[in-house]
Amino acid sequence: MGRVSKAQAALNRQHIVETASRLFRQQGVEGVSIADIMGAAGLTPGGFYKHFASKEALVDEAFALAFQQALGAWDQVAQRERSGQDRALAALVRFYFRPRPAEWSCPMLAFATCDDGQAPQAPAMATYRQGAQTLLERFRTAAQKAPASAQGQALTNAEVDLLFAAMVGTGLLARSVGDASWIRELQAAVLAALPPTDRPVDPPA
Amino acid sequence: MGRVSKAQAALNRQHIVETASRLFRQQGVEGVSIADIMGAAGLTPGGFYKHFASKEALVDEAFALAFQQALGAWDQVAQRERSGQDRALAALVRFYFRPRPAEWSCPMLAFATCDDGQAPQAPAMATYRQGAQTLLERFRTAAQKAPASAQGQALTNAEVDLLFAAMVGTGLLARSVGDASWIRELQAAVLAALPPTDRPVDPPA
DNA sequence: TGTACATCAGTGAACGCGCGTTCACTGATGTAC
DNA sequence: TGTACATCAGTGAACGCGCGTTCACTGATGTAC
Repeated sequence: MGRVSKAQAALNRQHIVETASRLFRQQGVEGVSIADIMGAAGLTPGGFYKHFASKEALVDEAFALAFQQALGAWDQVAQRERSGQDRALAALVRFYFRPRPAEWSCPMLAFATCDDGQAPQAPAMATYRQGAQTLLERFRTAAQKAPASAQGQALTNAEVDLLFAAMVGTGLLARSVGDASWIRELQAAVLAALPPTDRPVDPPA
Repeated sequence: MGRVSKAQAALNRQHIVETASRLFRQQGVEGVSIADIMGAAGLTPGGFYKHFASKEALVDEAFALAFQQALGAWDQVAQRERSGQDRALAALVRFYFRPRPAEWSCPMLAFATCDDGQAPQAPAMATYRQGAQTLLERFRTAAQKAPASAQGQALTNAEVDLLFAAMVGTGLLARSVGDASWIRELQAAVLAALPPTDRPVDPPA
């Protein structure tokens, strides 16, 4: 209690954004109260407005962090595959399909139109647009890193975009439906659309 | 006021479900109150529980109706294209991408994981799973109606599934982002993946 | 370095407000005779 | 077919409740001297 050092306050603020980013992805923006967030961050609700002007402002920062984290994860996955192997795209798609707790689900899926009716021009929606576009651009970049490999022909721009859209669509349905057999069929169909060299070595488990 | 005929009561009930189905797609389940729905249906909030046990029960019926309407629209679009023309799939995709008010957006997109955190085993989620699976099956059926046409080779099952996933993914991003240039690029990429005979005659406007 | 004081991150109770739901009531509908 | 009465769809106010937000207060931090 009482005042806290500026360094500690900055850490607390960061912790609030990180906690909110996870809880929003897990339960939706409307499903999480400020008291929930502050409690999960080890604080009391009253202090919230020392850091943020409103819940909406936190939502925007939480969205931005989630997209930033997703982008970082994509880069890490794409670069873990050595450039000589031309498998960046396959690694990305397999990473995207790997089951994970809801709090780490893709922000393109978790934050899609949650605020649709209430605030079409909200800053959080602009953050979503920007974040989604950046993820698409990163996906395209990963595809260009594997241009014309040994036996596989390169993907056209349209084929890369098709792959991206199918990955997102499959992810959306998987998140809502869980693992049904037809979900696994969709995932297999996306993996099968990768160029031969880019396809995973082990069959999709 | 006062009692109303059984026929009128049944009409009112149906009207409540239809209204809720549209409002839920437009503003989300949490964004619409029972008073909103009853008011939009020309009734007062108190009468709601003469028809439904809870809001959750209405959500389930509204989801089911939305999926049923979507299925009906798909069938109508697919059959409007004469079977000899082998264009059912292209008509479906173009119909899916056609801009429409949020209240008529695809239930797979509008109802995805809205109830994620709060009720994973809710009946509405089972309705979602069932509805989405049925739409996929209908999409596959439309694809098989155009087997091996004049100059176009037939799509494999995996290619049909890829197309479905990409259509849904593009629809999701379009719904959240609006019409940005990269959204139109995704749409064009999906249309370009249709077999040549199935591709639209006029360039996608 | 010490002392005195202003600052402000964090506390916890309180505020309106809108939500889902309940309830006593109304009066036309449906039914029994 | 008429009459008397029970039924129940619809009304509108009220109920707890949890939400986002506010506020007086606390006390360690940061600063001025």
